[in-house]
Amino acid sequence: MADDRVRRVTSADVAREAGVSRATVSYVLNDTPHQSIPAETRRRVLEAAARLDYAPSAAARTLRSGRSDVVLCLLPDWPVGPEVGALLGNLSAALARRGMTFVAHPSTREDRPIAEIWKAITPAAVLAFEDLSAAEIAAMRAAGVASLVALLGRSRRRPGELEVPQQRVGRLQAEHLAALGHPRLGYAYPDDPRVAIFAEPRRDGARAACAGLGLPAPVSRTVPLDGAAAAAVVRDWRDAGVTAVCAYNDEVALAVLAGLRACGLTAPGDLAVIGVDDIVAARLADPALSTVTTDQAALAEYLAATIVEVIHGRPAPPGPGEDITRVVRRAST
Amino acid sequence: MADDRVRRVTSADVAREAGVSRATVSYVLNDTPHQSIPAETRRRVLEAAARLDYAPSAAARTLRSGRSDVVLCLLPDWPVGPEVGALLGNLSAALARRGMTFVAHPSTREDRPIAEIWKAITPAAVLAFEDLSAAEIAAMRAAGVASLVALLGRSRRRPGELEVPQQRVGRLQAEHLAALGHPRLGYAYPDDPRVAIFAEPRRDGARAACAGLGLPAPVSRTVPLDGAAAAAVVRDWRDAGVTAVCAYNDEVALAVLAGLRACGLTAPGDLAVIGVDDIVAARLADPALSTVTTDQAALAEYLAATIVEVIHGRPAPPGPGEDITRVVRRAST
DNA sequence: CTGTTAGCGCATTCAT
DNA sequence: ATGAATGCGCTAACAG
Repeated sequence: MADDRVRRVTSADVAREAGVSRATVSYVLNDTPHQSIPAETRRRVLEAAARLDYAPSAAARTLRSGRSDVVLCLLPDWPVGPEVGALLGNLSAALARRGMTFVAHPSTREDRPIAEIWKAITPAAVLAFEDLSAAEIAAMRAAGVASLVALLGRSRRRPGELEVPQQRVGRLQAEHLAALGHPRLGYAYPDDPRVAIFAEPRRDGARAACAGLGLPAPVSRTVPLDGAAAAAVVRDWRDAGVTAVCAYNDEVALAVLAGLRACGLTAPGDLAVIGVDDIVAARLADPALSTVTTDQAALAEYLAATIVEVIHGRPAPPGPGEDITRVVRRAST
Repeated sequence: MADDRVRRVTSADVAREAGVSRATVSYVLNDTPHQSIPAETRRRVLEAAARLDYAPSAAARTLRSGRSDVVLCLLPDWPVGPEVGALLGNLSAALARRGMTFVAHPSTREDRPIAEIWKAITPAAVLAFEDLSAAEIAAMRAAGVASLVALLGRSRRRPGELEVPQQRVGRLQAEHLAALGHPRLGYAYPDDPRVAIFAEPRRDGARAACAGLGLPAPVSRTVPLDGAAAAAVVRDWRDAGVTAVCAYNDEVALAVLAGLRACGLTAPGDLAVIGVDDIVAARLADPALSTVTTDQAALAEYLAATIVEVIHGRPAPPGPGEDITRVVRRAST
């Protein structure tokens, strides 16, 4: 096996090149306090490092410190849309500002145990979008890896679990429709069982809002991402006296719009529809889709701050303000 | 700073628990060939490891072997849609099958040098979706990190660059429309400058197809993701005698459909439209959008195979078959 | 004040 | 089946 790889440049190489010891190299490169290095030596070391393209081995550094500056995010099995994409980007930026490196691992269908993944990375913390078993959490703790679960929005939040307002999304939808005078709402539940972890709190939020306003609970129906199938659900809702529906997300909402078209009906006159996420297609739909959007940058900032606290064994900061989520009204309601 | 973290379980702990040496532990746990360990000892070691929840330190292992089994993907700045999401998921699975761990880093707007990122991970290989500078490639080589660039689909592919058929996408669109008898095509170019790296080869492909069929070059126009703005472009195309357009992707195609609606026109009668990606909203659009789709699983398999070869310093395998990309015809053409 | 020596952290592997 | 060396960087203790 031809291994033509160049031998790594190590701190010893830099030391030799600069004519100093490895310790000195380390002190200079890390700006170690309480170690006064003359400017001249300093310069020689820095130049040597630059000349040799020196890159400290993260492995050695991690081994020594027992701690890497990497945050690993375990992505769920379900398809990540642009909203999650945006959240990840913002999270990456927010953590970079705090000196950490963010990476995400798309979960594999043929599920290897998540342990294999974090063991390969040795992150300072693991951020999951789905539940972690107690055994998994214990194993990570034992390895010095902090773990936290985000975006669940359970009512009863467990320790080390982040508060992210999923219920609020559903509540805003229902309140918006109720304020427009709709007395009886429907809920368009997603067909994909993998997203139940998001869908349930959202639907619960809509239900709670109705209860709070003295309206009957929303008529929940599963809506496939298919015009013909959605049409049947639309007829069902209309038979039940539903005049407006909250959809799990914009895609499901678009399916409802397609169903309406297939019935020869239109929104909002025959049935008002509101989605979640504000994807590009929502704006371009006919009619343009009302939706609920979340400020991903603010959410990312909160998650990043929490991660840093948890890594240091400190309590999580208070959740983000409720105002990061709001309704965007368009033609469909 | 309260550091209540539990000390890591190391191979020394397992050795003590099993009453053997660390070397023996290593041999047993790695199934090292040419080292006959009695079944009894073997069992003791495995049991001790299980009892203690032993997790070998990836950092130490990487340090020792000089090779990690992590592949780092540098995501581009532009928004990743569900197609890229699917690709990443498949890639993760394909690499897992080959014993590697895949992670992705969403690039931050406030770009820190990419060196900081791979240095923090020490991957075996870096997969980028955008160009890497010669200096960056050199630095990675020096650190023993293989690098490769994917999805560019430049005509002239540089060494270590993957072949992924972007031009083919544009070619299929144009050929589809030409086969339907459209003599003069338009090209709907995206508004977002960040996606130019994809958009250019696609448009080039459409242009090449037209040239090959003896048609005039497509009339290329930038189409904002906005109905009103798109309407102006639609009028422009019709004035130019264009009867069908290839769109950069489904979102741009949806914008064209919205533009048509705003003009009181419809597809395909007044203007045929075909997108790329087959997003959910394409199927649900009015009219349902024709599009070009790529078999992400096959593409991921090819990328994974290539990555493994490059890591071992071997030449890249031949590109994936052309048939991984195909037209899905719906009502818009 | 400047810079060095020595040993640690952990798993792997050669030679005994 | 084991002791000892190895890979690399960090840092306490120490010498010039």
